[in-house]
Amino acid sequence: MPTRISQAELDVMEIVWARAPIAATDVAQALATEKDWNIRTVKTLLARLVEKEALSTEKDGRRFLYRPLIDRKAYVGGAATRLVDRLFGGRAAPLVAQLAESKTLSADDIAELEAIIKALKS
Amino acid sequence: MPTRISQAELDVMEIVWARAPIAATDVAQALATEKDWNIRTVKTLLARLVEKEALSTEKDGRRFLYRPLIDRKAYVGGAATRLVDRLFGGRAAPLVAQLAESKTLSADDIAELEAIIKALKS
DNA sequence: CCAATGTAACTACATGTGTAGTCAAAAGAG
DNA sequence: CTCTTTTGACTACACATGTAGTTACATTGG
Repeated sequence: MPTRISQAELDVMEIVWARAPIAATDVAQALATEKDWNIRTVKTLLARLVEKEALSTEKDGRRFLYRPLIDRKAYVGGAATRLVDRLFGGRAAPLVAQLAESKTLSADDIAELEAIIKALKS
Repeated sequence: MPTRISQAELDVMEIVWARAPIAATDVAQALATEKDWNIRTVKTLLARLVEKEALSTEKDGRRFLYRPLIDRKAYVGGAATRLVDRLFGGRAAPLVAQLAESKTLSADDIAELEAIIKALKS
């Protein structure tokens, strides 16, 4: 079971990845600028993530601190792989071609990509 | 409203994209090799896609033929863009770097990517 | 002509997801 | 010590999604 994480849950994960260990209140605070979520909503999402074993908790006095149990890099890599497999027949090139078309890559982006390719060829 | 299409619905869309105009039965047949879905399940998915205006129908005697209303390329491009925005800060390079790490790109893939980059630089 | 079958329309139901509300215990304000 | 506030635990509820069942025709093989 590749621990399914929903959109809203992912927003919470991003905060935890960035600032773990962190308490529920602080997660809510950190999200406040972006999302207009009630603290209870954030807590529900945290609880669901704990249930899904995406986060662990540890008591800190009367409250809990949350910590990621899954690695961001691994999650993101999995998501990217799934997308490529589902929509691009598992090939990276068409994805890049598509992004090139729809996103207007900057010169920097292109240079970066070039560097990556160069490294891959060695 | 970026017409949300679910996983199962996307499987149906792929068939319709590939063979439109097509009847419900034939969609089910085409999916039979991959998915073990009841014809009713396929019909429900088709109905939901019509409701979401992702498919159009046209009567063909006693049955319906389905046809995509949204373009595969546009959909796929949107999905790729959303992924990049959500997980890679909107930058293509980290995505490619990630894929390079987790998917082991073939020599062909790399050559293709190189060609794409070259084209982008012009 | 009549029963079996194909097809669409409608209905069902568990689980996931977004978005909270209520309750109760604990801790700090006076 | 009592009242308010904070925090976790449990509950709620609508809509989405996966996965079908039931009904009512319409067609077609005999």
